Parts: sequence; C-alpha cells; structure tokens
Amino acid sequence: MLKKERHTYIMKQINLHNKVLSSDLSQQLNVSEDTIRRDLNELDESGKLLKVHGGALSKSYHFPFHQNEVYAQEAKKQVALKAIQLIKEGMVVLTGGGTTMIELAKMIPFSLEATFFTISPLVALELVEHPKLTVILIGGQLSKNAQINVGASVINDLSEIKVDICFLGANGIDAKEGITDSDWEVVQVKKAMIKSTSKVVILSISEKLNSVQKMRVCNFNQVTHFITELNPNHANLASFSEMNIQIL
Amino acid sequence: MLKKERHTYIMKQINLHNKVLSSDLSQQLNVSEDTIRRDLNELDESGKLLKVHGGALSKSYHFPFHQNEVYAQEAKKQVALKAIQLIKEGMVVLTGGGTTMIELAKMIPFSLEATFFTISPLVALELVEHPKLTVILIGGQLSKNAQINVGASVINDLSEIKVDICFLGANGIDAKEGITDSDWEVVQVKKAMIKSTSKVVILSISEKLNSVQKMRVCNFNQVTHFITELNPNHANLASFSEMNIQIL
DNA sequence: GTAAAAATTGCAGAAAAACGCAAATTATTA
DNA sequence: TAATAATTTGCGTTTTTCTGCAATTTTTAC
Repeated sequence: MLKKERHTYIMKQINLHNKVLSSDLSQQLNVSEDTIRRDLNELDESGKLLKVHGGALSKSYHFPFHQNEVYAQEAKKQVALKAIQLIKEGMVVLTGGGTTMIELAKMIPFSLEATFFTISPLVALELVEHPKLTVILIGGQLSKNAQINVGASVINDLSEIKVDICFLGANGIDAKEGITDSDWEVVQVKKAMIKSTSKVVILSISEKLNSVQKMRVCNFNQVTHFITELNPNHANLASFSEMNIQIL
Repeated sequence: MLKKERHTYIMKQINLHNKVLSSDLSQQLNVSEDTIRRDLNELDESGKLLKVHGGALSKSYHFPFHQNEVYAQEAKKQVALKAIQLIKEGMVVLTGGGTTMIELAKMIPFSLEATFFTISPLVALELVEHPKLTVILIGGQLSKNAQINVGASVINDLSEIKVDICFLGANGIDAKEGITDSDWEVVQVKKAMIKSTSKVVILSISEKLNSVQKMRVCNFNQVTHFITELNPNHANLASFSEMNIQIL
C-alpha cells in the first residue's frame, strides 16, 4: 500500500469519526506505528488534521476556523494597509475572502462611505457596523475550506453587478503562470469576480510568490494592481516589473 | 479517549451550561478527578475557562465585558435545545437570525447530515465546520441592526426554495396579534420565509410573550410549533393552548 | 472549630513519541 | 539493463508524556 493511499484512508477515517488512533491505523493498514506517526505528522504539517498524543483529530471539530490564529498576520496587515489606500469615497467595491481580506476589512475607516459587495460572511460581519457602508453579501453554498460562498448562484449574481474595484487574495502567484488556486469552485468564483470589475487588485504576502497551484484564475494582463509587503524593487519582484501592473 | 477530546468535551459542556463539576466530568469521561483537574488547569492557563473549587466556569458568562453578552442566554439555550429535537436526519432546514438562532446553531450535533438554508452569516459560520452539513447562505444587503440579509434578492431567492422546517425568532408574540416585528425589511423577509416552508417553528423566550410590535409577520394559524422555556401548562401560555399549535 | 470535600504534590507504571540506524523499496541515471 | 541515489519503512533504545494512586495541604460547609 502506497503512502498516498494511507493518507486518503486516514483522512476518510478522520472525516468519519473525527478521530483516529495510531494503534488502530497501524493494525488496519498493516504498517508499524512509526509509519503511521510519520503519516500523521505530514498531514498535520499540511494542515489537514491535528496530531495529538495517541493519534490525530479532525481540525474543524476541535479548532473552529474563527478562533484560529492568523498565519503571517503582520505581513498581511501591511498588505491590507496598502490596499485600503486604493479605496475612495463613494466607490463600489468587491472583495473575496481569506485572512488577508479580513485584515483589510478591519482597517476600513468608520468614516468611509461606500458600497461593499463580498462573498465572505466574515468580511461582511466585519463591515456591518460601519455606519456609512452598504454591505451586500452575495449568497450561495458556503465552502467548508475557503469560508466563502461559491456555486452557480454566486457566479450568476456576480454577472449582474459592475464594480469599480475588486480585491482578491491569491494562493499561487507566478510571473509566468499568473494567479492560480487549488479549489475548483473558488477558481470559478474568482473568474466571475474579475469579469465584474474594471480594476483587479491582487493581495498576496511574499511567501506565496513563485508558487503555482493546480488551476489558473487569470494571467497578469487581467490584473491592474499587485500588492505585497516587499519593497517594490526587491529582487523577487524583478520578474513582475516589466508588466503593465502597479506594484505596491 | 484522548486528552484533546476531553478538552473539547469540557468546552462543549461549559458553553452549554456555563459550568462544570470535576466530579461529573470524572464520571462522564471515565477518568480520575485528578486527570480532570489537570485538564481544567490547562484550559484555564490557556484562558478558555475559569477554574474554581469543584470545577470550572465559563469565562464569558462571568466576565461578560470581554465578549458581547447574550441577554437571557440560559433561557435561549433551553429554547434552542428543544428546537433541535425537531431536526431529523436528511432534513432541509431554513433558519432566521438572532441570538436564539445562534444558540441553536451551536447545539447542532456534528454527526447530523442535513441541508441548512439561512439568512444569517453568523449562523452560517457556526455551521460551516460541520462535516455532514450543506450550508447555503442566502445573500442580500446585510441589515445593520438585525445582522441578517434582507432585501428583494433575499425574498426572491426564498421564493425559489421549499424546505421541511423553518425556525424563526420572534420579537413580538401575542395570542391575538400573532407574531410581530419592528423592522420593515425584516418583516418582509420573515413573511417570505414562512411561504417557503411546510412547518413554521417560532422560538421565543417567555419575556417576549404578550408583546406587540409595529408590524405583523403572521398570525398563529400559519405557525405549527411554538417553543419557549416555560412549562407548557404555565399560566402565561393559557391563551395559546386552544390553538392548533404544538407548544414545547 | 471540626469534618468532609477538593486540590496539590510526588511518584511510579504504562503508553506513546523521538531518534538513530539498517534493510528494503522506489526512482534516477548512465 | 545495471548501478546508483533517494526515499521509505521497521526495529531497538532512549526520552517524554500521560494517568492513577497515596500522602499532605487547602478550602468549604455545617
């Protein structure tokens, strides 16, 4: 039995019972507990489960999304800070989801008067208390891993709006391959978002630079701004400098 | 049973009852009180509860200033507890918003397989981690005071679905006047919700009994169940007893 | 003030994890 | 195809973690 097979088996058990024991898995898969532990360590590092003494637990059950700490929060705050400077009074804005986008929402000044469309319930809730904002949450099926609304109805609703500026997070970003993502539903929605706007702003921490995911969202000629926390003339950004994009 | 499992169990009990006893937990989890005390100490040190002699207390309940306090939370939890007993495997459920509904969402067991439509981002986020639930958030303009989605698009989307059971909170409830509310947008949405379902379950703490708001949502012949925290033959419920409604 | 209940502390046995290493398997290259 | 390199796996040893028990101290209740 191959490693990948064990991994999928383990994840199935996790999703079924919310927990697994190293000893059980060792018996069921006919490998030593050492091997199981190594498997669990890998799955833990890639964030798919939570390894504990004796086995592993479902991450979602024991650590709900909203109480997770934000990874690389400082960098994301810097990125968000740059981004909000692009928002002007009276604008119609569209935002995606993700932790960077939530940081952005937290930074929106209370005095701003604008209209925000979003597919993220978390972003919407951050903005709802702002007195001068109109917040419109585009509904759909709530994606379990991305925590944004996805599906045909979202794409349909997006096709009927036209906004001034759209802020998007990126999972994979590469000078050649453009913006990429690993979840099919998410890619579909992001594509629809890009169609609904005149300015596309990509937010991404530098760590994700030069990484490529399974599916393409768009290439760089559809992007108007790219924001990261690095200095614009940093070596890692050299490959982007020739493009017709504003780098912040 | 693994340590972390005990921790989640303890936190669930804390969130449900606002307090736990070491002796109870020892029995329920089949471990010595020593172990429970060690668990409680760890959870206390990480700030998740408040350890006291004999057990532990919910932090939010006893120090409500940190988080936004839920008014009459105990009563709302009792109401929600009754309500979830109406949800059966495989059902299609529609829920409104409000604090009672969020308590209900928190109590949904992880093992339930069902489809949830909701107009409340907070309810949706509570449910999104449940592995077997499909959560569909009906989008629209996010109402600043009710924290639910409202507007024509919500009503339109609601007109296109048909659910088994619909849970609704009530601001005003009166034997003569029926269910009433003070926000026009909210009333419109609630009316649309009632049209989309076969069973209408009203959840309300007894305090709101016999109060009448500005606008009518519906009268009692559209309601199938009414849940409050009082004993069914309590005097205050006398006026409802003749109606064709199940009172819980 | 006394007795009962609960908490703390130290300790020991058991279970699990980490580590290093060797054998076996798989992939890569000539 | 053979040889080499890289990865994976299992085993023995050491280290750490977990848990219950007993003795002692502290808190609570009557």
